[in-house]
Amino acid sequence: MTKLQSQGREPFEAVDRAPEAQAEGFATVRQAHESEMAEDYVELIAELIELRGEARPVEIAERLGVKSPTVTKNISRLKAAGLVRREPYRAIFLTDAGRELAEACRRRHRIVVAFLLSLGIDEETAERDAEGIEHHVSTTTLEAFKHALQKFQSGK
Amino acid sequence: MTKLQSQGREPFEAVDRAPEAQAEGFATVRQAHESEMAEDYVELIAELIELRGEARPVEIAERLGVKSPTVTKNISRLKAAGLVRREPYRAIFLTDAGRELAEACRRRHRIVVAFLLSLGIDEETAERDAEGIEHHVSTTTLEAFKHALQKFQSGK
DNA sequence: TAGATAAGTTAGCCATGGCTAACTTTTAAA
DNA sequence: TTTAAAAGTTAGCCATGGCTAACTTATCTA
Repeated sequence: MTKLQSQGREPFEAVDRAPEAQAEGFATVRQAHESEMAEDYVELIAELIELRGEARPVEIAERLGVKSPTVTKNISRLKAAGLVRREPYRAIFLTDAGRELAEACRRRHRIVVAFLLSLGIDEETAERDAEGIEHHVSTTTLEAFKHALQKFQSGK
Repeated sequence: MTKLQSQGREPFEAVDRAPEAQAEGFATVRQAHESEMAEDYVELIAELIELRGEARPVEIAERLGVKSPTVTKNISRLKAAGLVRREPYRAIFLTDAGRELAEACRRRHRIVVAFLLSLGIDEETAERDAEGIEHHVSTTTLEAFKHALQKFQSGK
């Protein structure tokens, strides 16, 4: 039986993976959740700095769909993590580390979105799903997305 | 400029999506996070019931990579949510609703894994990434995965 | 330039989902 | 059948990331 046929299993046949491997997978997901906040913020801050020259908490709150105290709290966490530079009541800027992270996230985001679009998914859905998916895409999988995308683009 | 070329943007060019659409996307991700626990548990419980005839907290804890009090707490939440049936110190079983959710999750899981494998990703990575990705795949995207998979399987 | 409005912060609340320590119940073995 | 080990629960802790209410600071405008 080849790998690919795994999708053809009967609905009730259990897949018995090694417990430790499974546990490691779940641990990876939990770790990804811990970096999601930081990634979402720096990515958005980078976008806003490009568009406006600075990132303001109001706009961050609006675009993330959260209230401003939440932004204040999370920005102070990012500052503690050395990703962000800022003085109270002033706009927010990225440190070198923050800029680096933001760029990596944005590259990844674009690849995921472009990949989903190449499957024929509409733009709204691609953007929305990418927002959740991107945090769980390993470098291996990202490379595979890139590769498939290139193949699609040349073959079309 | 076509959709697909979006990946070819310069690293510093901002993509200005509508703020409300962006906010909605993040809200969707936050909602997905809220159902993740339930989905992971019922999926695993269904697997264990198949393999062993019942699901025991020890094994759930082992496979999720968490400690047993965490399992106890979460199982009681699932019970309150009507997904699980169980008496203290006894094995755990699924209600009809739980079984239904579990099957949907497992179907989705298998499609995501098979799809990643079809891109040439190794099995360990596919399983690990799928664990995180699956919770953020809309029905639209899942259909696109299925479609791409069929195309791949027939064309190979 | 004074005062109103908008923006940002602080304090304190809540649920989630981890954890350890200590206890109870069940199971298995001597 | 008694007792030791394994399994499960309870209580209470922690960090995360939401929220509202109340306050402070900055900005804009009359």
